[in-house]
Amino acid sequence: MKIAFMGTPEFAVASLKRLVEDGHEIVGVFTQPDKPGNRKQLKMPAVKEYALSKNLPVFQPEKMRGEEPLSLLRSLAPELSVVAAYGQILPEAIIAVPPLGTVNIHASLLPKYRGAAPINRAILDGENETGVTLMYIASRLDAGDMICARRTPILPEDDAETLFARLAGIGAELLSETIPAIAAGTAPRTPQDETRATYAKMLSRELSPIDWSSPAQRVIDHVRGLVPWPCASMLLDGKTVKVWHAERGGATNDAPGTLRASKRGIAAACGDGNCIFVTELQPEGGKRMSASAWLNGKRVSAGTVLA
RNA sequence: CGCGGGAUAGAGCAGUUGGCAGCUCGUCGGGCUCAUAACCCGGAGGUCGAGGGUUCAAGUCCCUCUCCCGCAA
Repeated sequence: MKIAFMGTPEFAVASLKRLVEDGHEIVGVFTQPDKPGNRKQLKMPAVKEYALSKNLPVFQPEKMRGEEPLSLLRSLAPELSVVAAYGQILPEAIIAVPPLGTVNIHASLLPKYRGAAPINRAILDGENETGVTLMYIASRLDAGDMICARRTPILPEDDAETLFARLAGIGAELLSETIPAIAAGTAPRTPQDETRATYAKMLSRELSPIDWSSPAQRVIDHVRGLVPWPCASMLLDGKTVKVWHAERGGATNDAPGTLRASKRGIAAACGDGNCIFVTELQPEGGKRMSASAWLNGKRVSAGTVLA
């Protein structure tokens, strides 16, 4: 089948890859323009990198609105458009181009967690289940009719990175399995229950600081929900320290925010009388490292209290 | 020319006004212990990121370069 693909980050690559492996003809890959990455260098989206490696035609319009992208897409004559974390709202005209429609792979169980950061938000909220929904695109954000969905548990040891990877795989699978029905016109269309819709707002750096008055589990969810960006953080000696990984500890009498060095990592007291062990962190200007390595150089005096 | 931090033993760091290169962990050997991720004693391990300059003497001061990281998402 002739398919146009629109996607940008790593999450979308699994689906594009699957389409290629299934033998579909990818008539065009639309992805966001290269953005400044670290220190001046332009960084290309993960999807572009993959597309180039397969010699697929790549297009990076600034906007999908306007005549130019529209006539471009028409000239490619896709039968179906597949969207996965593209990063732009698509105009009606673009959505209407392929005769079989425009479908979207969204990393949540819609109508919950519509929007930009469904995976992270699900973890932050302490959910124990999420999934992927395949849907037809409507003009309103993630509000289109659903075709099918697949659930997966959020395991205690999951963080946003592992969950991203798993959901990307599930999304690719779901897409691959459902395309025949879409082609045959037998794919179901289930409207979303608007009354149960929730939104997953985009992440920002302001979310980083850890609130030590929260219960231990909530702090853990905060840490694992924000990797690899913006990451949970704590302020130590006036310096921001990113927390990459933390584990549950036992009860403590220390006041919330109190730190102690220990074999398992840096024990930090939380608001509910329990503590967590920070096991992996990254100091300002430094590399990501294990807590034990960090403790070798910067000794934390027992009882340091964080804000 | 976007702003800033960094590169010193396998890892993480310290190194004052230039004057014998150090600390913690790990590692190796020995000891102690019913036992240990514990404790004690001892050892190995460094072209101080690269190149040039100043100096009797440079990890340290000056110039150039490379690489890493954070912010700007």
